[in-house]
Amino acid sequence: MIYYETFTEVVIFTVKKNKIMLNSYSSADKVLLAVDCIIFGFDKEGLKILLIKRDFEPEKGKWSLIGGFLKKDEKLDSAAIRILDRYTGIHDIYMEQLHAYSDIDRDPVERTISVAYFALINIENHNAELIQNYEAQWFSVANAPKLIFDHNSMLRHAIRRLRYRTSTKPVGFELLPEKFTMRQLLELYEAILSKELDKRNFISKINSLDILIKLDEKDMMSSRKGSYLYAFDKEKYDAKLLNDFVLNL
Amino acid sequence: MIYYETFTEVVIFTVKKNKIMLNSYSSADKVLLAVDCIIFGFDKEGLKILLIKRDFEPEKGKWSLIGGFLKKDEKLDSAAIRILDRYTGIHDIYMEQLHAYSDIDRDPVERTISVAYFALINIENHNAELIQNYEAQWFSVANAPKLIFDHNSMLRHAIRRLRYRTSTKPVGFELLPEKFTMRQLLELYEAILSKELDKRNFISKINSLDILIKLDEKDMMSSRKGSYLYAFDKEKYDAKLLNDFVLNL
DNA sequence: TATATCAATGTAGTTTTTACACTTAATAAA
DNA sequence: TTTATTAAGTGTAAAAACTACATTGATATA
Repeated sequence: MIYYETFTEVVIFTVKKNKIMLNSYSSADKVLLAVDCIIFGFDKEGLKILLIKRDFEPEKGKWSLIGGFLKKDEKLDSAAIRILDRYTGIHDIYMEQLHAYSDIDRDPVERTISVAYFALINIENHNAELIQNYEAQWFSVANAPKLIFDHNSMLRHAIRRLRYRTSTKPVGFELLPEKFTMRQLLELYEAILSKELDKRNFISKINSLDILIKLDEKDMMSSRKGSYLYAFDKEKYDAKLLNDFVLNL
Repeated sequence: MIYYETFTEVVIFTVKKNKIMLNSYSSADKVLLAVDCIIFGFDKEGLKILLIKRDFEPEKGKWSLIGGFLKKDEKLDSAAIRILDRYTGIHDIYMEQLHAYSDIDRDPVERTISVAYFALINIENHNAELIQNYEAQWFSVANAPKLIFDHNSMLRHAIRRLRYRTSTKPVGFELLPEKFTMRQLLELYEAILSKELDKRNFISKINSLDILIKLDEKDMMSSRKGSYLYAFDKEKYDAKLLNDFVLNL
């Protein structure tokens, strides 16, 4: 076993059959790596996030993002998927890495770096199981409670990213049921961007993307006349992505 | 010392004076956390990145981003600043966290998660010391060499982010000397976006931002007529940032 | 059958973006 | 000193995108 100080780091290596084998980066510190998920949902009341009540000290009883630790042989994306599944039973949804948070004392228990992910799920599809099986609860994004550690900061970043994503990806469709009305879509975008949008302009911009299928079916819940249901055309969207997607609302 | 399995994680805690003190998250794995820097520069030849030749196995002799390991009591931003300073002697420059890379075998020596940062520096200001004191070397972004590990992928992401940043921040000014001509600025943006821009439209868009100071001085190097030098007005820019910056080129 | 409610739809005015070419200033060469 | 050369500097018209805005249509309920 030989120590060798390079310009970069001290490394430990052995020589086997004339081949140098590095065994570790000896001088480097190892740290805990957490993954926290900002899970957005949408229903008729607006844009929501899913939180859990922390059940141990410190900060017991406070609201928290859903999180967990990265395992040794797991990549971050997989950890985020695993953690979300464990708390919600949900998988196969849109997730995106947000940012790594590393303030020294962000977690008072132990030095922990956290990589935040945000996810988009559709509440109606999952709500029943979620509330029954897990201690998670939906909160309106607009008046989210005080969260532990730096989770409020993560949430703010996630909202900013989500707003930006609306112009880049058809994120809206991730948050809605498979069939939805134009009004629902409009209200979703209004909730995300937290501004009012002109209905006619919105519809023509959405239509100009050419990624919606107008169904023959109507939703008769919302009005006497009934409003047509739409579905998202994944194929057209995938084709479109190649030439970049831009949507200015 | 008591073990307690919560819904989230196994934790270890002690009870002191009726207060529960958590000591660690026992079940979680610790990992090495690296920071890699994509350092962009610009000169008359175009957009460049700074690379170093790795001087130990594996991948000895291959080109690599500048990187290092996070220390125990250091946050990621600080590590990025430290590492950049160590390799280039440069500090006080624009840096931004890019993404965390965590493929299991991305570093064959040992499991390492890397958080990539990108930085913008102005070559002319720093080149001499940089080349003399360190083994770093500038490469044209357009034909960068094959890099170790997943560094090419980091570079691709960084370029994408840099392109987006042009519409959000006046990144250009970070890459130019204090005084610069409109032509230099134009060529920089052309290099970043890798597309041709119309000179007159570019100038009027830049001017409409109202963050440039036209100096009385001319650069006589580039032409017989000479071209006016400009400087970046940080104060106006800072004021402007409050109402969001948008620049569509 | 009258009324109330929300869905659906098009256009004109304004702003923004694009495409495009000639004149000017300074210097070097004749 | 005249002429030639080179890149700098400048404006406008056409096209495209965006905004603001109001009436009619379908149906359930009174």
